Amino acid sequence: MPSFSSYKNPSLAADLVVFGYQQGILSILLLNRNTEPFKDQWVLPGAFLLMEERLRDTCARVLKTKLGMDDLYLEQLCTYDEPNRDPRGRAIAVAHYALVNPARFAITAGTMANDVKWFNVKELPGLGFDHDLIAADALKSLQHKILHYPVGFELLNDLFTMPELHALYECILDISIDRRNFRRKILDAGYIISTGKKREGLHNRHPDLYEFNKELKSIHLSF
Amino acid sequence: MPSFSSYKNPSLAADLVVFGYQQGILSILLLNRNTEPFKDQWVLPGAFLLMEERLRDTCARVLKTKLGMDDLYLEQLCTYDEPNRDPRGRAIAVAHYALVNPARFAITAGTMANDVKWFNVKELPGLGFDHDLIAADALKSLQHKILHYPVGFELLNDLFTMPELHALYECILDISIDRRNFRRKILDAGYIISTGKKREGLHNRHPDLYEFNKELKSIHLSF
DNA sequence: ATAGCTTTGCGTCAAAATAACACAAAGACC
DNA sequence: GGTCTTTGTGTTATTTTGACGCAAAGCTAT
Repeated sequence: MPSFSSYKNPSLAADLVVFGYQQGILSILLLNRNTEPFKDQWVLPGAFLLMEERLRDTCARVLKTKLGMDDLYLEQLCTYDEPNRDPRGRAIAVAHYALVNPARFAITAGTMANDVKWFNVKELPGLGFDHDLIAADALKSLQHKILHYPVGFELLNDLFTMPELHALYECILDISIDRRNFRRKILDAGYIISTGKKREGLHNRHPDLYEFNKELKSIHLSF
Repeated sequence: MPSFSSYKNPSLAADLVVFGYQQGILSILLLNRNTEPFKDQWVLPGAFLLMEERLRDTCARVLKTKLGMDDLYLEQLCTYDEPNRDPRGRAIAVAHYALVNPARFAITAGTMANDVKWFNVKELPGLGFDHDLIAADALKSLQHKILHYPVGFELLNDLFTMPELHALYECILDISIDRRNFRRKILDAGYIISTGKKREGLHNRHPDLYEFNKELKSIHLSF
């Protein structure tokens, strides 16, 4: 069998929208570029695909080496192929998003220097390349995903309360949901399982602690 | 600004799942390969991206030159990057699907030779490369799409009847839907507009002719 | 301890959406 | 005209949804 003589091929990159949720805010992780182009502007983390890698390997490499994170939920999004999206030459990016509970990876001076920062998705700065577009598309994708697949637990602790899950959904979907109807739909869907425990040390009534139903493959929620 | 010295890059291809609907059957268009690898096996049409092209241009080129079709609805799907998916070397494919009303492009001996053929999606032969997987994913994507965006009209004539639309949905979703409830949901959604005309020359009662509401950007149907 | 406040869990009810089905009108065929 | 099939319209019971009432749990101040 002949091995095809490669055409001239564009560079292929994996770009990452890393979502984190803490203190009731949905954020994404951005890098400040220290080289041209877009020097001193914030961009999404990313890297070029190496010949022996799969795209998810490239993502894992970026997460590990640039951000000190591993073992994250990863989802592939669409491919950005506008010819002038990178002024250095033809580069095509396959976007991905990752979901991370920031509590798992403390921001240290070492790994998380001045050039790495969480930004509230509602207050993003103008990003370099076409990363504004990629970030906006990723958020839409996450909003859709969370209604049909049980991914919220990737952003929360293993044990969480109903009000915490409620706030997460309101935050990601950017809508307000009646807390009693939310409870009913989530429980009816079998989305989560009560552990019988309660969160201690809070003000007022102590909420029940739940864990996700890991047997669930897909759900259907509408708010 | 420095132009980046390209890494060694994998080949990048656009692979196409061309959906057509006729005689109540949803089909996809396959090519019979006349060279190794997978010689004499059926595969999806596709081509490598040229440096000056966008992916949709590559798709249009394949549709025009290999299949004699143009001006089709085109949607990008996900990217297939398994390292051994092409035995000739590292090749990454961005899958797309196209929707076509086969009535617009008659199958002629010239353009649609023995090596191009429509296959019922429910009776696909084993495909070369990882195209079984791509075709299956594309169908899932179409099933989802048709519930949320008005794309059915891409597969039908400009004027169509309620029973025709009903059969299309049953066929694509592979479920049976009560015809009276279907009518109510479609009309309530403002999905289609009655033209006042009727389809003539058929058996029994002549059904009303409708056209799609082109102002509609998205819909929400559940069956 | 008790009153007052906030948060959480549970329940109610009317409105809307859905599924299942009855029936009549239109048109073809005998 | 009678019969059959297909299409258009309507009805009803059930389920789902949205809006909200209320009491229990737990903290704080007196």
